[in-house]
Parts: sequence; structure tokens; C-alpha cells
Amino acid sequence: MKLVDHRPRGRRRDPALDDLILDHTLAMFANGGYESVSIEGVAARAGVGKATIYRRYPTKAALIVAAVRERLCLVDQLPDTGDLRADLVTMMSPLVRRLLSPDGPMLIAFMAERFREPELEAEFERSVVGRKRVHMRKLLRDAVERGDLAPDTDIEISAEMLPALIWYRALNHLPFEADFAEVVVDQLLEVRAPL
Amino acid sequence: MKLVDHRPRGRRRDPALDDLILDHTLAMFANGGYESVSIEGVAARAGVGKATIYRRYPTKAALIVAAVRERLCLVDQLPDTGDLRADLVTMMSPLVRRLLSPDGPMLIAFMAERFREPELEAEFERSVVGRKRVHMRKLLRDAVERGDLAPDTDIEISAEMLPALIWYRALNHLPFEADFAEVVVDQLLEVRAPL
Amino acid sequence: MKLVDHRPRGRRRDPALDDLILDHTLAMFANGGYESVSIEGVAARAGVGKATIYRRYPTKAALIVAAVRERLCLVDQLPDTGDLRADLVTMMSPLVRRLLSPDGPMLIAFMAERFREPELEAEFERSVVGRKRVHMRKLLRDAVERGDLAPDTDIEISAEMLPALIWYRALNHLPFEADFAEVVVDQLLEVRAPL
Amino acid sequence: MKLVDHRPRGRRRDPALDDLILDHTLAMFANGGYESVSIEGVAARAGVGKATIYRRYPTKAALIVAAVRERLCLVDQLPDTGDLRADLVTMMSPLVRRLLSPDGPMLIAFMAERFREPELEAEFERSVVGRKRVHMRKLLRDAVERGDLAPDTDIEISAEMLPALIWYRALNHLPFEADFAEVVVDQLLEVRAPL
DNA sequence: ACATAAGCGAGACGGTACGTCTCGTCTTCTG
DNA sequence: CAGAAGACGAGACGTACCGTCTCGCTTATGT
Repeated sequence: MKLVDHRPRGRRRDPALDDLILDHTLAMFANGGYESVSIEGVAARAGVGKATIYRRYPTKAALIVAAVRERLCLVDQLPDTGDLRADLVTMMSPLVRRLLSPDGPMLIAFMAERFREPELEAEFERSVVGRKRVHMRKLLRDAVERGDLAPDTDIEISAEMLPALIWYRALNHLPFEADFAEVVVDQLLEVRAPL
Repeated sequence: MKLVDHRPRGRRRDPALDDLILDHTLAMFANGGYESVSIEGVAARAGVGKATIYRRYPTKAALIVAAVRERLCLVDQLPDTGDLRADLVTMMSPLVRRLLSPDGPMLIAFMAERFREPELEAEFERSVVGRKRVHMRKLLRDAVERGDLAPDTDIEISAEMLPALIWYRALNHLPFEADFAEVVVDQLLEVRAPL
Repeated sequence: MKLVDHRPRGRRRDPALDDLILDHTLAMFANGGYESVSIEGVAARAGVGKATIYRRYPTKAALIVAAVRERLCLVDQLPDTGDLRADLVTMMSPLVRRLLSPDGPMLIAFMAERFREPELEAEFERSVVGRKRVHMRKLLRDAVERGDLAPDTDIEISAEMLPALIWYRALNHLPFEADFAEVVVDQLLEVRAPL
Repeated sequence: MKLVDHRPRGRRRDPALDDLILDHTLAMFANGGYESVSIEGVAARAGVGKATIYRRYPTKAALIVAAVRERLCLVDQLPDTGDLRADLVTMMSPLVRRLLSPDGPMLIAFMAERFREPELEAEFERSVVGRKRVHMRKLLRDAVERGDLAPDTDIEISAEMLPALIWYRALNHLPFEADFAEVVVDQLLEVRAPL
């Protein structure tokens, strides 16, 4: 006895269009940010009807969120080798590298946008930032337990420190090098390690 | 011998209107951010012709920039008492307090806006952030010379650390207390102090 | 073998709106002439978006042209019974009647407008005045051939005489009676008839 | 005992400006008609403040009326030699000549404008057309009395005929020659003269 | 086989805001 | 006081998108 069978009826959505739409969305977002994306523009460039977009995303904001989430895949590995320094560098250096890559400006634009669009904010928190935060705290807690970190370390604050520093420099257009992750980790660890 | 005479000709701009316009702009910005400000709305609420606004600001963006710059005066004191911990707390706690005040959301909205408007960015860097940064570095350098801070301290990174942490939490809507400035300063200093 | 297919694509324009728009345009034109028509006004009164009007007419002028052309149908019959006097009266008296009717002021306003808008001029010439002119000349030429009119009659001038007199009086707000067409025709014919 | 002294006090209006203003008004009117005249444009081109114009003419319409009345002096001679044909030609041919001159288009534009601006209409009627009409009727009445014209001639209609024909052709952009006045007069007179 | 659903490109629709322009009025300062 | 300059409230201009809604067509079941 099946309560729901609900196999899809009628014509199926064309998956090729998903890509096409997100591609053009991202392209427009890349040069000009949120305001320079227009659904009508995306539709025209993608050779697609507006309804085809609205069928997938209820709103311009949702479209952009999806485009960035899908394409700017910011979900990196969450390593746990027991070597705190190595794990921290492994977590943060992909972010540094991407910020320095051609994608950098777009990432920064998106990060800024994210502070303005609650919807974007929530989505991003859920799928990207949140998991990193949780993992980061675990690494720090373990290190404290192992005695690799001073016992009075404020986990809450320390876990934020790395991303905070990296994003702060990026958003403020302050320069940093490819090895910035390592430098920061060293600065922080050196002194937080028990003597 | 006058190089420039350029005395103002014609009727003067009414300074009362400057205020009126910025007031309503800020009010609209405060509840809804950039997109919920409309020049037509500001004009209507202020009982002012649209031209009167456009005469002052060429663009909606420029209007908002001006409103925030003029009203959200973020320039705090730059103390230098020789007591590093006290000076750092003095510098940062006004920011924390404002972020927790009713103005907080607006400050955050503005900070996000600032990452999108190069003009706003530059202006803000010049008049607010830049001066703080310079002063912060001086404080740290002096502390290192006095021996209050380890000699291998990376001034560049350490100077950014406090604002980075505070803004990162604020922009990400992570909670923090009124004493957050002190807590962070303690965390950072405790361990950077030579044993 | 189809040269053009050009089947209509997308949603069709709502014909009811065509009417609605022209109605309100004409109403506004009727009391105040060209300057008192405003696209925003028409849109508001018709409960229609401005774009819906601009999609149909590129310009305020074009809108008014269309409204008058469509609604003030000035194309009358072009009779040819062989009775010159009767035919002339048949051609001209509808014009006289309309000029004396409530529509009169609007007709006059439009005629004045027509001298200012080349587009309106051309359109009107093509679809209304021109055909009348041609027919009028034919009537006169035939009458000359029949011997009902003096052989040295200047067709060119005589054909213009009736409309010229009627419009001149109307445009200059000189009074005339309902039988003005007959009076003028009589005056002109009486003496142009061979003795 | 003087009830009013009211000698003009303060600076006198600069008469040179009267000219300057009307010149530029007419120039703008000449290429584009009513709508392409703007007080702000006239002021700018004449190097004059807007108030200087508004001090002289209460309204854009009034300005244009004045410009045309002052500059397009349409007041011709009103001859009465006893020779009807000669007098009619003398009255009408200056108009024909001007319509064919470079001023022609402007005259036509103004005539069209005049049908739209009641103020302009009235002014023009009073100072130009009216006097011509009265004189024309007198010429015709005298001719009838002298027996140069059939006694059943409709003075009212006949007096309008010449200007009606000329203006009708001009306003409708129908071609005519420099001798059009004579041709029309001949056509009309030839047959109206008693045999 | 053929109705029944959707998906799709196109584009009309009611709105809202943009930034520009002119109107006619009103200061402000100079000659 | 007249004059040049120009600010001011008002409001229309024509443009651009928003998110929704037909259209006629194509593509897939389910009967």
C-alpha cells in the first residue's frame, strides 16, 4: 500500500538549463555584484524564458544564493590528524588560495552580499560556515585535552580567529600572501602552546 | 591678489534640508538596508523635491554613503597611556557597545554596504579605519619596545586581530557580550606577554 | 513556401487595454489638449502600468495620434451621383455637423495638433484628407467635362476651397450654422456655373 | 497735490534684454515649435536669469506670444484704391511671400500654435487678423456698391476666402507659387464680376 | 493511441523606482 | 531696485526590472 507514489507527471525539467542559468547568473554577479544581476538579463543570455528561472528559484536572491552555493563550492575538507598546526593549515589555506585566485573578487563580493541578504546568510551558515566552525572547535578542544594548547584557551574566540583574520583582510582589500594561513597559524599557536 | 574668488552665487542650499534628507535616508536604511531606501521615498517623507536630493547626491548609493558617513560617526578616541591593555580596551569597547546598541543592525548593514561601494570603502578607510589601524600599530610597537610584548610579535597581524574578531562576530550575527572587548584583549595579551 | 512565418510568440496583447488606454487618452485630450494629457495620468486612470502604454506607443505624441486616428473616425463617404451640388454637400456637411457637435472642440484641438506633429500630419494626410482631396478633384473634373462648371475652372484651387473655408472658420472660432456647407457650396457654384 | 507720483524707483529694466530674450525665444521656436522652447534654455542662451524673463512675461506661453507678435510683424498695409483686384492682391501677396520665405516654417508653426493657446489666439485676433478682416469686408462691400461685384455676394464668406485658401495650403504643406495671391484673386473675381 | 500534465521560449501585465528635465517661485548677492 | 545665479517643490518623462500571467508548443507518462 503506497500512500504516495507521485511519480512525476508531464515533461521533466531540463537539467542542462539548470547549469546554463547558474552559469550566467554567476557571470553577471562576478562583474558588478548583486545589483547587476537581473533575472531578465540571465534569461536573455541563457536563451531561456523567465518562467523557467522562476520555476526553479522563487526570487532573485534565491537564484544568486543557489548560483554561489552550487558553483563556488566552499566546502573544504575537515581534517583531523591529531597534528593541530597541520590541521588548521589544511583547513584555512584553501580559502586563502581561492581568495588570491581569479575567483577572489567574486568570493569577496558574495561574502559582502551575504551580510545583506538574510536568506543568503542563513543558507550559507547552514551549508558552509557552520560545519567549519563546529569542526574547528573540536580540533581546539582536542588539542587542549592533549595538552597541546593552554587549558585556559577560549575555544569560542580562538575558533573564530583564523577565518576572522583572513576574511577581514580580504574584505578590506588588505594585501596578504599565499602562505598567510601558515603565518597566522604560527603566530597564534606559538604563544598559545604551553611552555 | 586672489587666486580664487569663487564666492557662491545664487541662492544657497538650505542646510536644514541636508539634515532632513539624511535623517530620512538613515531611517529608511535602518529598517531594511540599502534596497529599502528609495529616493522617491526619502523625497516624499522629507517633503522635498527629488531634484533637491539629486542636486546634492548624484546617485542613490552616494546618498546612502553620505547619510552614514555623516551620522554614524565612528571616529573614537585614540588613547596612548602606556598601559597597553587599557589602551586596547579603550579603543575597542566603544565599537562593541555601539554594535550592541539599537544602532547595531544599522552599523552592520552599513559595514556590509561598504564592501560593495568602492567610494564608501575609500572614504571610510581614509577617515576612520585607517587612523585606527595606524594608531593600533603604534601601540603594539611601543609595547614590544617596552618589553610588554614578545619581540617576535607580528605587528601587522596582531593589529588587525581585535577589529577582525569583533566585526566577524557582528557580521555573522554571532552573539557577544558587552565585555567582549576586554575578554578578547585578555585572551590575546595573556599569552603574548613574555613570561 | 513561406517567406515569413512570424507567428505571434508569447502572450498576446490584451485588446481590451487598447480601448481602455485610448479612451482615457481621448478624454484627457478633450479637456485641455495635448499638454494636459500625461502618460502617467492615462496609466493611473486606466489602471494600467506605464509599460503597457509604452509597449504600444513609443511616445506621448504617438499615443495621442493613435487615440485621435482611431476614435475620431473622420473618414466620410465619397459620393459620386453626377449631381455636383448634392455630392459636394454630402461630402462637406458631415464635417460641419461634427464641428458643431460636442466633439467639435476636440476636432479643432486635434487639427491644430496635427500641424505640429509631422507624424500625425503624414498619417492623417494619407488616411483621411488625401482621399477626400482626390475625390473632390474628380468630382470637379467630371463637372467641367459635363459642362456643369466653367471650363477655365482651376481644379486645384477649387477643390481646396470648401474644406479651407470650413476649417478656417472653425480654427479661428468664427461662428457658422449647421447649413454652412450648403451655403458655401451655393455661393461657389452659382457663379462658377456657365451662364 | 499729487495722488500718485510713482516715479519709477530703483534700477530701470534693461531694454537690451527685451531684445535678447525675444531673439532667443524666436530662435528656439523656429526649430521645433512650442515644446522646444524652454524658459531655462532661453535664459541660458541669452545669458540672463530666469527671473528676468518671468519679470516680463508671466508664463512660457506669454513669452512666445510676445516674441512672435513683436518680431513676426504680420501687420501689412490695408490699401483702398478703388481697384478691388489690385487691393486684394496688395493685401494678400505679402503673406504669400513671407510664407515662401525662410520665415515660412516659423509662421506656420506659430499659426498652429495659435490654435492651441487661447491667449495667443485672442491677442493675434485683436492685433492682426481682426483688422484685416474688417478691411477686407469694407473693400467687398464697396465693390458691390460700385457694381464691381454681384449684388448677392456673401460678404462674410467671400472675405474669408482668400486667407482661408492661403493658410489652408500652407498649413497642409501643399505647394504654391509666389503669384498664388494673384491666381486666387483672379479665380474668385473673374466669375464674381457681373458679366 | 491518446488524453493529461507539466516544461519551455516568448513576452504581456501591474507595479515601483530610477535619474532627467522643465515649470514657476524663491532667495542671495552684485552693480 | 534690476539682474545673474541658482535652489526649491512639483511632477511628467521614458527606461529598467520585479514577480506573475497567458500563449502555443514540446515532451513525457498513464490509461
